[in-house]
Amino acid sequence: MKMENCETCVGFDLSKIPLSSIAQKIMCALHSGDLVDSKNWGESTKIVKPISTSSVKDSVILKDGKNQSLEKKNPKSLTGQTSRGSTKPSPHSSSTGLTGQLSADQKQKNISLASSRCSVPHCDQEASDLQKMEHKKKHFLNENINNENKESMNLKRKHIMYSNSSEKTNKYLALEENAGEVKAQLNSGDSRTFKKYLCDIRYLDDQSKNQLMEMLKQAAALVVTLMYKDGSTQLIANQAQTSSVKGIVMLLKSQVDNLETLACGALEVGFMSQGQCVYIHIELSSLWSQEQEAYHLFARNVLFQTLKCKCPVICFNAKDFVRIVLQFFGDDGSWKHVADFVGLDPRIAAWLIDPSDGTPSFEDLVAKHLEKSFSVKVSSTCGNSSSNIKNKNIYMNLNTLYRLTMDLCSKLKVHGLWQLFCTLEIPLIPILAVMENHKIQVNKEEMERTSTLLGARLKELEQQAHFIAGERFLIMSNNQLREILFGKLKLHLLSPRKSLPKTGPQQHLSTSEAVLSSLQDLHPLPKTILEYRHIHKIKSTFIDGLLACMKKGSISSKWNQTGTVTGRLSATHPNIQGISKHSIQIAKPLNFKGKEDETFTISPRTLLVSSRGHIFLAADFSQIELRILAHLSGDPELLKLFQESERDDVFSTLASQWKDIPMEHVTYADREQTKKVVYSVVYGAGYVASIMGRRRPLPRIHARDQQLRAQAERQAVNFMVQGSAADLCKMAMIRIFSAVATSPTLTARLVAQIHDELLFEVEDTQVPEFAALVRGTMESLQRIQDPELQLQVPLKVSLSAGRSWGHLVPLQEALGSA
DNA sequence: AGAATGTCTGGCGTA
DNA sequence: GTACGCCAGACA
Repeated sequence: MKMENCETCVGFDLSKIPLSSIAQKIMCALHSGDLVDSKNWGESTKIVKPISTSSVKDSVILKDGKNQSLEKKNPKSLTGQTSRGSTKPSPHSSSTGLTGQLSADQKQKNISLASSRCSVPHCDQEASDLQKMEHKKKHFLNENINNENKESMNLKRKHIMYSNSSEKTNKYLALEENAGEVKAQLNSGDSRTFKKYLCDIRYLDDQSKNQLMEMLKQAAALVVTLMYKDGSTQLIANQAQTSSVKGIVMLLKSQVDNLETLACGALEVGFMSQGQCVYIHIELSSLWSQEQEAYHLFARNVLFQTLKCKCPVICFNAKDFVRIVLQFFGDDGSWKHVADFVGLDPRIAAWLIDPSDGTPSFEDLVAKHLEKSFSVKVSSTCGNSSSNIKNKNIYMNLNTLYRLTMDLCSKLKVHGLWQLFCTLEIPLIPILAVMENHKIQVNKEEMERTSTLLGARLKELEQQAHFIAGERFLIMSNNQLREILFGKLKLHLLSPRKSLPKTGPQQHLSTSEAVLSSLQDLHPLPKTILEYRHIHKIKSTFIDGLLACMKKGSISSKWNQTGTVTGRLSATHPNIQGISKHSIQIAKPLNFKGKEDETFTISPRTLLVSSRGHIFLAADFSQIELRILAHLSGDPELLKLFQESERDDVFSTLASQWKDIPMEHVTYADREQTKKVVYSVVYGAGYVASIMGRRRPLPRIHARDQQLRAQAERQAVNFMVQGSAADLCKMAMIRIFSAVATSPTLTARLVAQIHDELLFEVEDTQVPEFAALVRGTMESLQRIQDPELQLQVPLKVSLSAGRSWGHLVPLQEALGSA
């Protein structure tokens, strides 16, 4: 195949161009591929079943209620994903399904996946288990809370429980009855015992403190939320999250409600073991008395126990919880304690089920996933409601949160997303929390110098543009620019291209980069505008934007786990994933010191530097998306490419083949061009969706509408490839992080993830050791967790290191010079 | 009436 | 080719 065929494609409508032979094979393979998901993606290359596109599409689109057909397709593979109808008692313990699946992996490596501790109640809870639980609870309550009312309530609950299956009409009554009762008894008594909705642990006596620690150890589930200074919590979508955290509210569940009854929808607040609710104040006061120190120690203990406890911790934005707790602990390496923290986050669960659902609030999720009888209690403005009402609301909301999360967990199982949730998304939570707490140092002086330099250059360019245009105008305004280019200068009439692209509802002529570059031979203005825009982008986003995000000379991004439909991470404030990789050259502004025609080189990444005694280490999955495509499509030519030319760069090899020139004559431009062609083929190609079980709801497309259909198919391919790459990158983060957390010596920190690149900050002395760990871990991901999930293609990792992010050199060089 | 604010869009950086 | 975030201008 020759390159010429493709060269002409770029920049034109690819769908109309005949595809190259490789592209055709890719398409063919993709079109014939079965639905790829967690269960059979390993097999997809072995058996390529011809399947009509419409039937595949249908099964992708199916959602709630209709997913039985999906299950039917893979009946044997649903380990740990019990269908909701099953009531057969299981002899196994609650977490059998999951741990069973992972045991092979755990034996193989000493890397612990948090999932081993993910002991969420199973659908198939045995009846006897239930009774045991009930007994345990009774015992527990008797022992710890010596209260007649509690006992009678307990009996009442029991009664409701035994009768509820036959008399569902009781449930509202039960709710009312019980709520009243709880209120009555929780309100009586003084603040030093666990009798209020919210018990402030600052005022506990020693005995109660011990009691609390005991309860923590024995709790079946913990439900937590952060409380802000204005009294709002994570559960109430308050306006801007401006106020800072003052404490943590924690509901201790002594008994786990079983999912079987949850699934029936027969469970109400009244039936559940309500649990004890405590408030942990964590705002550090400036005054430091002895009492405070004692309290601080106790709070630390409580929180430490929370992180370490064997039961799941349910939290609406679990990452923020972990981050806050770590901050309270102080940053003394305590992050190692959170490596196997299991936080059940309903937002993440809901996102896995429907990734297109942006960033729902707690209230949204409750409305979407729970029956109408549940509502989020929003306390009216702070002053109006008594603290007791507010506390009651928080108490109720935590119970609702618990219900919601349990519900979503069972939905995850039904959708076949449970394993993905447990092995990938949950262990990622503490990792992201630690990343958010990590600060990246910024060269502030250089940053400010650059800012003024760019500002001066922009001013020059603006004046130049005004001069060329013959009038003053707002250079950033596309409307004004359009008026000058096409109204005044009438450049569109001189353009060699027949029709320029239009934009907007009024079909205005576009002033995009493509248009301006095509016009730059006709008039000097477009070129000036282009340069202005480029520099302005760099200055406003990467220099000034970064400066605005800085706190005490450093930045740390906020990482969003649920922000994308493909499963990738996204970052904000600043978006470290989007910081320019390439440097720009600018002409020296006239009134700047230095030689006349001097140019400055500006590279935003260079301004991020490693801290003292540390070095950045970047680990990059080479061409991971193309490799995944090769694996998924099973295309022999692509597979061969990776297996044979393992040592060489794939794009260069392809360029060499296509252009029929020797490897050593392939230029950077050749390589970039090849890359562009390859990815336009990859994403413009065929079909299919999902990999490790990740799904994306696709719109139903009329078979006749070729254009929409093609669009949907491209989205599907993109989803599959990007999603799979995201899965692998997340897995890499998790494994490396747990290796570091369990290592007695390694202290390396994960700083950022730029999709297929991981950026670490490593102590100078640990670089070789850590680099070996990273390479080994990442390349071993070829075998994901069981033999069935084995990539047909080797994974390649390239390592580079340096003191600034902009100046990374291959690891060998970095070690040599150091 | 003019100022301030929120939402949308075009354009462009990353992968 | 898609999918992100951010900025500035336009407009309600």
